[in-house]
Amino acid sequence: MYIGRVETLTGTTEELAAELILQSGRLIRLVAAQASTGMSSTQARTLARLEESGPARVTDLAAAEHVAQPTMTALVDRMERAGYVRRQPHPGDGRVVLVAITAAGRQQRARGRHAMADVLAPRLGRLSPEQREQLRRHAEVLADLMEDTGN
Amino acid sequence: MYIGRVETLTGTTEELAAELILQSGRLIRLVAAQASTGMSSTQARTLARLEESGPARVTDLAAAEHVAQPTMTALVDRMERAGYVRRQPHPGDGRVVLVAITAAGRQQRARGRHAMADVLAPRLGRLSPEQREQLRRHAEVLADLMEDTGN
DNA sequence: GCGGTTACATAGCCTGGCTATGTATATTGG
DNA sequence: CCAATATACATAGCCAGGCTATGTAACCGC
Repeated sequence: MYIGRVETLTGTTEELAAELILQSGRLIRLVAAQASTGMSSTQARTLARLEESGPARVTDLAAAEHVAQPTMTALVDRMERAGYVRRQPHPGDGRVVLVAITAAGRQQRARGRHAMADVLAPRLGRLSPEQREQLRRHAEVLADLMEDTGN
Repeated sequence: MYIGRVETLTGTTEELAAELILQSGRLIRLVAAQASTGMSSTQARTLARLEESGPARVTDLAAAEHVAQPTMTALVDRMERAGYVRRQPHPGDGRVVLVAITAAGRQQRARGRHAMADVLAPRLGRLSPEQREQLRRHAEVLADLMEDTGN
């Protein structure tokens, strides 16, 4: 017996996942291409984390941002050269480096946010107020989705 | 006179844009790190476009995916070597190369979708049904947001 | 049919990923 | 208390994916 079933674009979980990733990827690529943030996407996220959560070790940053440890070391190198972060010793464990955001790093983060918003603003303006309101809620759901799982 | 105003995480347009981009970036990075799709994010989007919309010229693909033309040429090179696309002449304009997806390309795209869904499935499972429904809507709003503007 | 334009390819560079490995500091077991 | 092991970060070396500048072949317009 045939069971009727609504098939939307994101009807199955696989379709939902694929469509979310596809469109999110387009968004990220658009911003990377058009916003002159002066830093990479991962740099921006790492700066955001450092500002929100305070100093962190390289290994923890790498895990949180889903990159390998040497990748984070190199990222911190570049950000340190740019003056956005500084390395400081860990009191009591000489192996550990604590990475902290600097005043220049906070400014850079703010600049990046402006640049990104400038790219999206005209597109957001084309949406209906209802759609913008949805996006606000969706951003929060996305944050839940991306919450650390300790995997 | 002071006008009371609700300040949520995404209260202003800039905050909305920044938060959307931050979380979308995390999503993309997570998938890149954990899904063995065997291709890059831009390759996946290009394959998707070729399957959905049919053969396209290199220049048009580059514009649609927000990369420079030489970047798309190199991407097509790699995908052609992998057997996912083929280059074919344009009837009537000898300068143009039409890029078309192959059967192997369609299979690869399907494999990629599975791999990405496998990464997200456990996280989606942790959300409430209402939140999953919101994400479905989100994917559609995002699609509107990302619509080609001919900018 | 020559001059400009367009479409793609090539060359050369940099960043951002990765794995494998090195080095210094902690930690632990005997 | 010291040797062995484990941990934290750095270094080295690779490749993909982005960019600009430039080359080459085909088209178009006068």
